[in-house]
Amino acid sequence: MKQANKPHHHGNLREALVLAGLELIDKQGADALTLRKCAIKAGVSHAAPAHHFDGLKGLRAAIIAHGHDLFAEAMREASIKSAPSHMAHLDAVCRGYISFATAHTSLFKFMFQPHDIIPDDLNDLTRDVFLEKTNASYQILRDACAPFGQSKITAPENLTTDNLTSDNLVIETMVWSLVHGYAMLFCGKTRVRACSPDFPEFSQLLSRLIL
Amino acid sequence: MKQANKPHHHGNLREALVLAGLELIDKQGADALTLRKCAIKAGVSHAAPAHHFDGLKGLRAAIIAHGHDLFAEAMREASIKSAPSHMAHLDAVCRGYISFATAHTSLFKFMFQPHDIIPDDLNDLTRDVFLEKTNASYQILRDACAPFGQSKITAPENLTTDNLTSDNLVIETMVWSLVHGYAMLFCGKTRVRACSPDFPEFSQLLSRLIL
DNA sequence: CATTTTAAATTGACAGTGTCAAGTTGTCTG
DNA sequence: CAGACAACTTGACACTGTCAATTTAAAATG
Repeated sequence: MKQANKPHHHGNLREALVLAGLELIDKQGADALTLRKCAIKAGVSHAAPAHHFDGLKGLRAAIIAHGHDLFAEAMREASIKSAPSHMAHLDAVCRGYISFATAHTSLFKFMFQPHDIIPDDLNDLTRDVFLEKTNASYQILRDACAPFGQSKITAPENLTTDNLTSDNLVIETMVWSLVHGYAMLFCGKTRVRACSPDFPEFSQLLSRLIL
Repeated sequence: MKQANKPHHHGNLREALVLAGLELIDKQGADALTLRKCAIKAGVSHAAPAHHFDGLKGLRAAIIAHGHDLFAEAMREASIKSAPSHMAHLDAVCRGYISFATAHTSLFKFMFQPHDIIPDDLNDLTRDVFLEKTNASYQILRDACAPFGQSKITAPENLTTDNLTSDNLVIETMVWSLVHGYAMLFCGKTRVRACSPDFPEFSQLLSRLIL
């Protein structure tokens, strides 16, 4: 079985390949992500990456999972600095969302590109990490939205598995759509309108929602 | 010069290639879009498409432009059936936005994927059509948002080139972000939460905005 | 410690891709 | 009719993902 000590030739090739891929995406754009280029960067043969990740889609999934780690970190970091009010907290999380998309535009767009990744096609390790990391970052936003649902009388969690009223679902869908659309449309440098001096900050948009 | 009559061998290869590309995206997914497959579908040699569009990015730009035609049509069609109020009109345009994304998921995602298309790199015809069509479909949404800006005292258009108050900019940015994020996140079949029975319709979200 | 077994990684090949340079063919102009 | 020019073809190239077969190293077994 795979132990914690150096398992084989390379040591920890999985991580090396993911890091190589992240660097490629960041410095040369998403199109530069290639199994063979990652292999060269990690100093292994051209077919080694496919062996670890069951093909290109597996590598992409692993990179996206790692990206969600950074993404979640950006949101957490912004939120711990926020004022204690619920609104300030949600605003901070969204600013973390936006600032990640701005600082790591290539990676952000890569993460939310349609990759047709079907979890069932991934190998066990890759799938587990992928699902865990993606859910974890989404959960941060959901938690920040939760206080804005219709105030239930603190019922014991016997409603849904997520202890959500349907109003919660509306709120988080609205906030997520808004922040994600804003990030996708305006955080790339291509769209000129976002460079206008009076282009609205996201906080301005958020404050206009009925929460 | 290129006249309206049959210019050369094929007749109208540009359109044939774009149509072939649209069909590939629709039936086999965005990854199946290939210069060579389009060439085969159109019955020409493998290098003919690159000659017309200056490479793959040119073909993509032309397909995106054509996609925006269909996209704009979907929004227009929904809007003409709407009730006469401003709110009903905006809601209808957004429903057109969403229904296009739902009906043509592959194409929609392809259109809004980051393709790193730099208009200056396109040839004249492709660039002109690309800019015209993309702006045209955005304009439909902007027009539907316009009535919700702070009511200026009908000043003669001496403020900005677009005759927009900064409040207009906030409104349309908010609506566009919201509808785009919703479409991107939930109109693909991959995301399970959108299948929940009480998952909110977009109209429900729109009605929560302060307009 | 020696042997077997298993996982990790390599090698070589293949079809498919975008792109480029050069050549060919059809059409229009003067 | 002749030349010019655009549309298209041909052939080649480097690069890609994937696969089967093989080698190598680590671990398990005795």
